Amino acid sequence: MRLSQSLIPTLKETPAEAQIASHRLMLRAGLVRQMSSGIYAWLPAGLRVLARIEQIVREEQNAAGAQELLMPTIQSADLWRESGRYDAYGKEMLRITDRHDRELLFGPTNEEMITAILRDTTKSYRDLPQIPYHIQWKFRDEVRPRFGVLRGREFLMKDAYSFDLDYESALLSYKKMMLAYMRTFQRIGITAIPMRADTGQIGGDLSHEFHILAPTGESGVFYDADFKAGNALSVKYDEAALNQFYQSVTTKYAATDEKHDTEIWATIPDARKREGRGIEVGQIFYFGKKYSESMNYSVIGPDGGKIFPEMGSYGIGVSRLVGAIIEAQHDDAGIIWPDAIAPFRTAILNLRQGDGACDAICESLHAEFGDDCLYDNREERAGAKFAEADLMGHPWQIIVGPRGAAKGEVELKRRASAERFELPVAQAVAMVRG
RNA sequence: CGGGGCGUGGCGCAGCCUGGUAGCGCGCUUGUUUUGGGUACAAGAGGCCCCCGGUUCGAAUCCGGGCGCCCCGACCA
Repeated sequence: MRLSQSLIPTLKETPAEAQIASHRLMLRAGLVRQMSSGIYAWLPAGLRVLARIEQIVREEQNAAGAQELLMPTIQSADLWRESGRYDAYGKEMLRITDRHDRELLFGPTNEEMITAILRDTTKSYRDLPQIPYHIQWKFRDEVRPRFGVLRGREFLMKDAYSFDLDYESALLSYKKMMLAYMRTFQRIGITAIPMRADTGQIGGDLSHEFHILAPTGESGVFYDADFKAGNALSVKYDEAALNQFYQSVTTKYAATDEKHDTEIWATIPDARKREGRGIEVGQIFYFGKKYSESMNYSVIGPDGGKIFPEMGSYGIGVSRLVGAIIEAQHDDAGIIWPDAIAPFRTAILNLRQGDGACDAICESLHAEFGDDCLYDNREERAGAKFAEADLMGHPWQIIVGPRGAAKGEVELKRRASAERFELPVAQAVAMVRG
């Protein structure tokens, strides 16, 4: 992509409404534009990031045995009356009336709908377990949207739902999602710590929230420095490995301030105590038969009796992740994208547009990397190009200036470490390809 | 939902108190200049001053109502 022809409206100055770094940088780097309070348009560069995160999430859900489908954004009020949540949900639910005065709503979540679908389509114990999921826009009419996409009203979420015949099996589904989430965050290139979201009854409801550490996070978090995410990508989806992995990521103390237990906290050596702020980017939840029973969803068991499935739900805030990652990974100059989700892996900076050697090298690099690079071919000063590349946060910058171009060399800059290498073109290409 | 603030070219703001028909910086267009960290000069384009109503000879400015947006708090993927 040539920057001169792109729709990436970067800003030199910060819009007044943006208070925190990620919001400021998302606007300045031309990723999003606000269309209404808590509602954003995703511009080309922002959409690319969103799509990359979405794809990693999708691949890891599939790897865990979950199956993708797509449910609508608009739902019927009647469906929600079955579970009793239509009245219980309150003003956060955006209620809509159609031309026939039918009551509809813009879905804030999909437990009712997925339960209705499974109720219609699975009749026998042989049809379970199932973990359907979708990646779809949700709407929650937040009282006070803020922090850009971190607390929007409209947001993109991956939500999965597990249906199992018994508790043991449901717990296994829960552990599969735990692994899928840790693999997902690892591939994205961030550290997210699973934190107990329920202090409660042993054997009862079970839930973990996944937090990215960032000073501007909305939740206070407490955790044991001994927590190790480990290499989730090497863990297999068999029962023994899942149990071991689950054990390894959930035994060390980690809790948000809401669930903080000062008694347990006191037993941890001071040197290992860590307090900070976190941004919640995911949550997994086991809730048993709450919906299968209230919505009368059962399958026939081997003995001919009814089995009400044990359920769980599993969310990842895909659009929120974009903001959360920036919040965790930026500096004064701009965004520092992890390689896996950067809108463009490489930027080509032509410092002397119109110079024969510079133009030729840039054109060949552009052809080499194709869609995965952004070629700054504008008639701008070097300084402007450096500043914009740093702002946009491309993992690699290939700087092509007349000094090196004459020798067939370019300068390669790594955004994260600010390391610079002066290399022949072919070596620079090899290094970027890694 | 309580408390506070703001709405003036694309962005950041001044002007409002003390009414006289809009200004600055950045950005944009054209030309010259500069050429490794947001260059300098010149000439331009671009504004229903959030909306509606009122006061007045005259309203961005004063008054009333509405809408929108932001911040702090309580609530949430």
